[in-house]
Amino acid sequence: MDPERLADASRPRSRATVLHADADSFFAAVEQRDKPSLRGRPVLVGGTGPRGVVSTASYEARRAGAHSAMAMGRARRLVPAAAVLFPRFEAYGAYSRMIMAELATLSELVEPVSIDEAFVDLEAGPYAEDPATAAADVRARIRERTGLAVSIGLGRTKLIAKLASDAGKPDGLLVVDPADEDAFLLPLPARAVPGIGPATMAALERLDVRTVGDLRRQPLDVLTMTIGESSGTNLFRLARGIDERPVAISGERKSVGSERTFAEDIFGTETVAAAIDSVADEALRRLHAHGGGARTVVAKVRFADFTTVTRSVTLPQPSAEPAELRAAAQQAARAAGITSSVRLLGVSFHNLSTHAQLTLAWDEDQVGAPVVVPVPDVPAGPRLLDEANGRPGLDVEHPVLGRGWLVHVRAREATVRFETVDSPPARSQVVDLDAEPLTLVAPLVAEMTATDRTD
DNA sequence: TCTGGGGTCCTGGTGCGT
DNA sequence: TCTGACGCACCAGGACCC
Repeated sequence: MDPERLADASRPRSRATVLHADADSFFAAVEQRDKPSLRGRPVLVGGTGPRGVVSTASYEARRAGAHSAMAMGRARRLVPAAAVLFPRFEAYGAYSRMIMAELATLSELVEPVSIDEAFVDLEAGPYAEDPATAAADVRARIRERTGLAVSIGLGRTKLIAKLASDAGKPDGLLVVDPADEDAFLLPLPARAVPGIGPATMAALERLDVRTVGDLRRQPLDVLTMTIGESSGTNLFRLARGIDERPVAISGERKSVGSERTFAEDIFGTETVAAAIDSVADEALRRLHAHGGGARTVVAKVRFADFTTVTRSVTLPQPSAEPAELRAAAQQAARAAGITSSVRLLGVSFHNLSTHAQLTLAWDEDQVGAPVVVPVPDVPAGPRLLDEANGRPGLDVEHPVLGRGWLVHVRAREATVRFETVDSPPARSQVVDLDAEPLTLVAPLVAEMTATDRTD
């Protein structure tokens, strides 16, 4: 890339050349795309167990009052007609890669924020002169390639671009010219500003702050005294439209982990120790996938009354050895002092290091090469569907009827809709698993991307 | 059926070496 | 030898985001 363009990209700019793209109700939209019978119907994606919460609600479900982070039980009562589906991250990842690939045609500077959201710096690409046309074109291409709606905001800063894409939802494109920035920004609710969550908003309400305009009227010292030095200074600047954060390709991961909320609270030293091992194994699998080791192991315990305690153990040097890390997780969990029922257990690894750093750490202090014992991955390949592994929404295949998705499975009877992304909507069919075994299969979308690349 | 799971960042407290 | 200031690492918890 032209170094002058790159340098320009980090300077305050006079044009709305920061683009923020955000897929609309992403998980639910992918499910409606892949499952024709769900199009136009309310869909809830999230935990389907007794303590599940909603990850994403389709717009049809939102109209009935359901939303993200709501207890799934409550969402079901609000929207009894909704299809409740277990998340299929493999499919979302495949769609996400297609969206990011289209965004990458606009500029070399693409910063993915999450699976369905990214910033693009158009100043670093060929479209700096006409950002609105570039945004409209990429939106159309994403729609054509994935069938998904993406809302796009354009602004002079990341803050404005993000707020603009939010304001444009659903399926919108909003350009906020620098001259119109205050007219756009000041009437917005303060809660819309990224970084203002429930706790900060409650503190700001005590200052009678409701809108960004109210926020701008607050003196710096009042904000820093109310919400702390860093957050106060940050909000003081954001309320004035000052946001110098550059669009940057994301850095290294800082931690990996896993946590599990139990369907019923667990109790007892041996039960808890076994559960810690199990959660630690999943965390180890992710650490192994990340590559390298960790020096700090954190155990997180949430008790039945929802109080949460974390305890950590820091090793003298980074380790990738499962036995050592598992033992550290057990030690940290014991330090949490579990004497009552446990609702959730988590294990995470921090102070991560690469294989190179690991080797260095061993070479310095020990003779001989490090012994890195790999954690076995979950067995790959097709698995036969049964009541234990069946989750509503997962992809299944029948030797004669072909591909479909699981509605539910009870004992040895599975209810399936045999439909795919480009088939007509299908009715539910009941399959006797003893007579006609079904296979759990990977989402078909992976094949769509392969096809996509060839044309 | 109240309250998931993956993360990042910040803050305040504490302990330690200089 | 003691003491205070300072910087730093570490720890635990909270807030926030998607």
